[in-house]
Amino acid sequence: MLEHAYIQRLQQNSWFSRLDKPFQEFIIEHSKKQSVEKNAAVFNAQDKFDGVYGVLEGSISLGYIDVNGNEAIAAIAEPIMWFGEISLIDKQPRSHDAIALKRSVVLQIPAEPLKQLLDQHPYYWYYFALLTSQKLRYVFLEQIAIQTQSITQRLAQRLLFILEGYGNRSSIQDLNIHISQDQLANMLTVSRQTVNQELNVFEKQGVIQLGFKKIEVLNLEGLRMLASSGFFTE
Amino acid sequence: MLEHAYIQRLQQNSWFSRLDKPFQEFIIEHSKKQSVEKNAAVFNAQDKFDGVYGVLEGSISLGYIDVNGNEAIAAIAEPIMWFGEISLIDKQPRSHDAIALKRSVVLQIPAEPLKQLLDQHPYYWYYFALLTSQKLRYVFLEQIAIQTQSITQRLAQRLLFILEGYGNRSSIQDLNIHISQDQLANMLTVSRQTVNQELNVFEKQGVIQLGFKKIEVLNLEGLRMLASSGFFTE
DNA sequence: GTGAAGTTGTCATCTAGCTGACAAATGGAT
DNA sequence: ATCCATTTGTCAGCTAGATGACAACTTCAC
Repeated sequence: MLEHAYIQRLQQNSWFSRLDKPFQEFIIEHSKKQSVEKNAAVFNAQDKFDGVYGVLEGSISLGYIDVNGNEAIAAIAEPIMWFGEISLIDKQPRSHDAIALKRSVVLQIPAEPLKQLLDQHPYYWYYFALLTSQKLRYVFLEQIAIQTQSITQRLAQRLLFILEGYGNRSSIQDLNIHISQDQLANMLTVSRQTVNQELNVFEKQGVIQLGFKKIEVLNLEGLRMLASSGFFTE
Repeated sequence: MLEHAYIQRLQQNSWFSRLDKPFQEFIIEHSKKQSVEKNAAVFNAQDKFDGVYGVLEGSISLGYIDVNGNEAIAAIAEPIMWFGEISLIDKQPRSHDAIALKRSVVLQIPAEPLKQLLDQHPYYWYYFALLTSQKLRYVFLEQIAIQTQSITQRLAQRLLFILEGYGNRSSIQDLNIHISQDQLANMLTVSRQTVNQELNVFEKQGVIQLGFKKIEVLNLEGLRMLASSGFFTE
């Protein structure tokens, strides 16, 4: 059973809050809180389905490390985002690794009770369709951005996405982003140096304030301008 | 009501064939065949949901043309692939344009009867979850490929994906790909010239045979080798 | 058959962004 | 308080791939 504080944060998650009461209660009752050490895996590619996960604390990289050690990050899940539902739906093994970038806490909705629930209430499949369609929308946006936007725009847009929790948070509460420039570079598929350069331009423009593994957004409107046009003017 | 030939081709589609009989019959009965001229839109970004579509003939680009005329193609749908289900699920307007790259025929499952059916049989939401999760899997693969593979590998892999209908066809029947190098370049986010160069290397290696808006795969195993390692050896 | 529009092959040129390298700053562990 | 891991800032040099340009070819409409 989950602490009250976490339950409250779940209520603010746009997916969770749309679930009907019984399903919400089911999750609160059956799910297990798990601590994950830095660099430990929640699951690995090819694992069989063991549940759907939500991030309560920390950040989980969804990606893949190939045989040559090349690391690819498809997304970074932060509170409160859900992942691991694809294998529930198509019954195939995990398509990627889920690895904690720092000490994290995840919520596991275990496979067996969830499957039983879905058997009893097939309507609940709708919610999983909703979850995947939300992700697909972001992916489409991202694909289009890669083809048409400058790095400046994509970086600004990505910072906004992170602030908004990729559509998972109803509003922006915290203007601090805790992430290394290296991770940011990975997400945008550009080099760390390039990200560093761009971030320093943003800082000179007074839009952000750089810290150690931290970016504080000072001027949200300015960031939105950079995202949409690639330029910043007072 | 649909011609027998089309019904037969639908049966070979991996998504359609997994539907239960009543749902299959519903689609055959209620869906409308539409011809789409080259460069005409099946729908545009921001349109409201009017149905889920399947491609029967031709090819439909799923992408976006921004204000500056920059064209971004997120995917190209060919027979038999389904698209437009995101707006059904999340009830939001279309996230992208769907534009015919050539004269095409699409099957529209109209919004109203479909919504009614889903109200009566909420279990059918499962099938839409399945559709979106299948797409998400491909997108993940693609994102990871962009970050870790060479252009050679990505091009070879893309040709394979097209042959396999992105997981929509049970088997590869036709080794001819009807697509311009320009479209291929768009999908891979590289320039037309670069694709042309790579394709000519493939041709010299005897893996493919180039034609006008056509690529014939001569050596499927060779293509698989190129996709996985980036090299080809007899 | 002719013309126009679109596609392919192939240059030569340019440049955004990558690589590698290293010093300085930071924070956590002991 | 010190040490070590990581992260950040900033070079200089390189190169993969973009761009632009154009001739040759294919297709299709008239």
